[in-house]
Amino acid sequence: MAQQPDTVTRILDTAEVLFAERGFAETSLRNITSKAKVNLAAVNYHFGSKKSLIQAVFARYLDPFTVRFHAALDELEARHEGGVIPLEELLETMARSVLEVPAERNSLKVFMRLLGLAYSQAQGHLRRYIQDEYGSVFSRFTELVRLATPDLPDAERFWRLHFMLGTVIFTLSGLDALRDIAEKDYGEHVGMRDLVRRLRPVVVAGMNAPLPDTITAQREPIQGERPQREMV
Amino acid sequence: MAQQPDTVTRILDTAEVLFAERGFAETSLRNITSKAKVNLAAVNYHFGSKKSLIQAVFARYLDPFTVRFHAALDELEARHEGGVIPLEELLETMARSVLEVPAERNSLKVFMRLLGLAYSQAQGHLRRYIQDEYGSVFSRFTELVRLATPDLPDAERFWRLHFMLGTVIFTLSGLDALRDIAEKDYGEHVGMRDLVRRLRPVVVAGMNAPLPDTITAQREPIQGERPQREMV
DNA sequence: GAGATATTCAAACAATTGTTTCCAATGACG
DNA sequence: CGTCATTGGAAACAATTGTTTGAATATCTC
Repeated sequence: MAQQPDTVTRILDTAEVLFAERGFAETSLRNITSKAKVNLAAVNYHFGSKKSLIQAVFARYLDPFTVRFHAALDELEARHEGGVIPLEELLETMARSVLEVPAERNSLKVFMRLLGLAYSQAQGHLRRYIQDEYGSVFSRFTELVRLATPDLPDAERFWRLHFMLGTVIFTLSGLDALRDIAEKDYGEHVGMRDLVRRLRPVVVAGMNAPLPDTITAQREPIQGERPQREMV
Repeated sequence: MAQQPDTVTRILDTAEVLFAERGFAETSLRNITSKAKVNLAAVNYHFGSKKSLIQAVFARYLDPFTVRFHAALDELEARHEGGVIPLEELLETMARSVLEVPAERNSLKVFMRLLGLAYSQAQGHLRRYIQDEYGSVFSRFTELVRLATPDLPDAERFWRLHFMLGTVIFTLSGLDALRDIAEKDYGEHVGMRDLVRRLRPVVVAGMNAPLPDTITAQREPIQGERPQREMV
């Protein structure tokens, strides 16, 4: 029996790879089931629908991540005994948690790519699902970041966190394409770990950047909210 | 009565909005043609295929952008008479060029979202198309950045440019969703112009961040704390 | 004007999609 | 052994996809 993984596992393993390579809409159930050597109906039988399969793929990463991250934050808070946790330690902890989860399956690349897809798929169910299911961990983290950066206005911190999120997700999710260019032009082979090392000082510097000029006198007329023209 | 725009224009106008909202694969030609009040066959007649339509949507933004950006760089180089152009001016010029293009059509949001989709759509024709068609402008820009940051190793600069690209594209392409949260939590209405103002110091600080620790897993995070070490 | 070209239109095309159906195989339990 | 619920498999389902067709109409050229 242990010769081959469970049918459910085989589906998930194959689906996450194909999703990461081609996106959700571009990956058909027949693509998945044929490559996983399972029957087509198995997906609907085990998961109910393609949507649920996608969510299951995410849950398999995010569930372990949240427990691990919560534990890491617990330990971090205990170590500082209610004191303020430095920003660098917070970022370091988050990075370590993210890196640890898929380590056993050697698929950090897949994980980041999935996150990137989830975010770019702004319209859909996925974003809501992730927000509802895993938003609390993020809230806890941002609250700690708030304590660590008391001089930063709330709104500014909010945006900078998302700037940094963009830096990481964008780069790591597009790693394959970028790596080809980098390797060709600079002869340097970059691994995921190497990229994370390069990211750290940039992220820290971005968070600690000086505040923007407060020349807010200029009201912006551009980018109004009304639709550009009624397409009758 | 103002006569309706050209069929081709109506298709492009509708297609770019729908693509930006739902992605390429999730937007059918029937979605586009019905909303644009155009016959279904019109797309294949005027553009040949859906792929070509997608490329045409991009070309309508990128063509004006490249000529404008080239002109801006020409002017910038002339002003410095062969001398080195400071990094901040380069970034400023790029930002201004990006902002100017869709200004007349009130659709910077759409433009950024399309760019984000193009990048997340790792597989395929779009990335190659953009690279082949508009890679030269980017090369010229990066070369100028190289001259502006002589102390940065080539590979490091390459990655940092993409880090910053991620920051901008990720944030601006997901602006709608983020803005809702920001407005609810901080009561602050953020416009595109406002975001760009916030982005600038972060991007500059990220580019000027201290170099990462050299290889071999060192646990010495002291270096990153003070971010504003100038490299130029 | 007539003729040629360009565009629009409704309909059909073939291919692919996610999902469901029905039946055989399996294995647990009395 | 017999019964029953669970699971796997091939085929069919209904819906949607991008694309093509051929005739009708508009637009332009001489």
